Amino acid sequence: MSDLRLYNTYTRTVEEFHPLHDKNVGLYVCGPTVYGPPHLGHVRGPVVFDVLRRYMEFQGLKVRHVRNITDVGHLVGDGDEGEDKLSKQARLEQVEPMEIAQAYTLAYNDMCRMMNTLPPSIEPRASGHILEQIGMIEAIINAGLAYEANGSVYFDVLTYAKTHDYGKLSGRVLEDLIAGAGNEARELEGQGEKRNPNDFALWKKAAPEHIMQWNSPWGTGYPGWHIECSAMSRKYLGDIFDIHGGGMDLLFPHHESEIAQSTACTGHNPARFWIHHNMITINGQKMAKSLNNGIRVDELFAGNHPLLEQAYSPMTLRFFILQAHYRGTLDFSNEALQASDKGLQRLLNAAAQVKKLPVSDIGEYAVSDIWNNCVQSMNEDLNTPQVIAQLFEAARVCNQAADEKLKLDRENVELLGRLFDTWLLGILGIKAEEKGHESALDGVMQLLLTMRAEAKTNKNYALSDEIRNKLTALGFTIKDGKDGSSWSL
RNA sequence: GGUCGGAUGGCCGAGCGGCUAGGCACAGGUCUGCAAAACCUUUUACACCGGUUCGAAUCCGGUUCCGACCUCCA
Repeated sequence: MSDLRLYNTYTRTVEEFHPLHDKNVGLYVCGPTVYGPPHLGHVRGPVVFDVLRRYMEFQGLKVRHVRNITDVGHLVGDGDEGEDKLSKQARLEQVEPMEIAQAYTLAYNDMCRMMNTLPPSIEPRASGHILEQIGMIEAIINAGLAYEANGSVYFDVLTYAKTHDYGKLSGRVLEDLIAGAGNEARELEGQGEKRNPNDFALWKKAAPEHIMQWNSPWGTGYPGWHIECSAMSRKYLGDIFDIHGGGMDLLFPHHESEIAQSTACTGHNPARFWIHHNMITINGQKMAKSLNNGIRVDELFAGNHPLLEQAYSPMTLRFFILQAHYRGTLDFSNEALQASDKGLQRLLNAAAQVKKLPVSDIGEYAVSDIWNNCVQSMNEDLNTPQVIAQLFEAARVCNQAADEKLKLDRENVELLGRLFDTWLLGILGIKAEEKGHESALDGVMQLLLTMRAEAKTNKNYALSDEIRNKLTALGFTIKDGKDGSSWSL
């Protein structure tokens, strides 16, 4: 099996991936800040990194997958000093901050389960790792790269930049940041305690009325946003681990700061590979509160949003996401979703049919070619769209064989079956949608189909058509074959 | 304003120097009492202007649009 190559944002090149420790892979992915219900934009990351993980496991690697829950420290950036997102939401909903965190953590995990992503090996939360964060902040202070000011602690970016390349990951030049537009305005907002506007908070002093606060060597307060990931990834994956992932929006300042923090503390960039997925747009526009085009996942699954013409299933969404390469933006529209829905159905039908294929003595097609192409495509920076194209080729082969227009020998029929199991279900993580009360429903349907068959035998086509049309109107698909009729939803 | 990344046929989306993915939609055909499904066939491309090259959607330059990020802000 050839080697996996991945695009590394840090070096801006595609590099061969080899685990640091034998067959064990450490994968850290930035999880959500749990202050609101999951929306469409939250889905892509879990799906993309789930496929990466599944593929690595398919190749015999063992993956320790860590995904954090940010339940403290992420501030709302609107003027003043900024307020913690969870605290703000708690105030709005008049509940404890941890109730907010709990409710939306559950909602996020529900979403992940519906999307059929494998649960992370470890799911640490920021509020449960205050000690580790304080420890790391102390180490950074001892290294001379952070300073205390009025009960808060800030990372000293300018000093750090004298010996390190601050900005390499996000492609930013410090001088530009200093001279960047908007700094004048921001400086007016009372950032006096920072030595430099580019310094970022490691620890924030909490006002007495602040509802989330912990004791620290610098008084009561709460950790900054970036330090949690540095502390938790280090605790569970070590000073250096294989892959750190997240959305492209986290490139700066979040991941840039993580690198600075870890380097200040351990002397190393914590991750060998930095992998970032792109964003989802809607009808060509980005999702934004101001555009009022944000769609929550529950709205998508229920179909009750003004922009939605119908409900879409979690697997349709998963398939839709994987039909695009993870580093490109993905445009969401009803037309595109409907296309994915039908395409996926086609693959699933073929996959279900493969077990009933006639076996011939002659093999007119080598399924192994398809398999090898799948491997090649995945190895080239997870090119799932190409894998899917290969699966459609497999579906065509399958359908042709079913129609006896193409002969497959036993070996190839079996390989075709394994192809769908391994690639569609295993690596792409598509599961056939479960339908409730399947057997009872099937009984009713068989009854109706028998009645319709009788009507047809009696040449009562008016009745047989009526049965079919009304079933069609209810969403059923009736297929008339040589050996009788079958149905699907 | 700064820094990156994009512009591919009706829609979504691969490809990144010659062999022009794939899905959906459309059209024709096979099958069928009629449909559906399936299969076969087929039409629409590479934002614009220059250049490099025997040859460019793919490389270079310019133009126009679009997006992300630019500090405590998914």
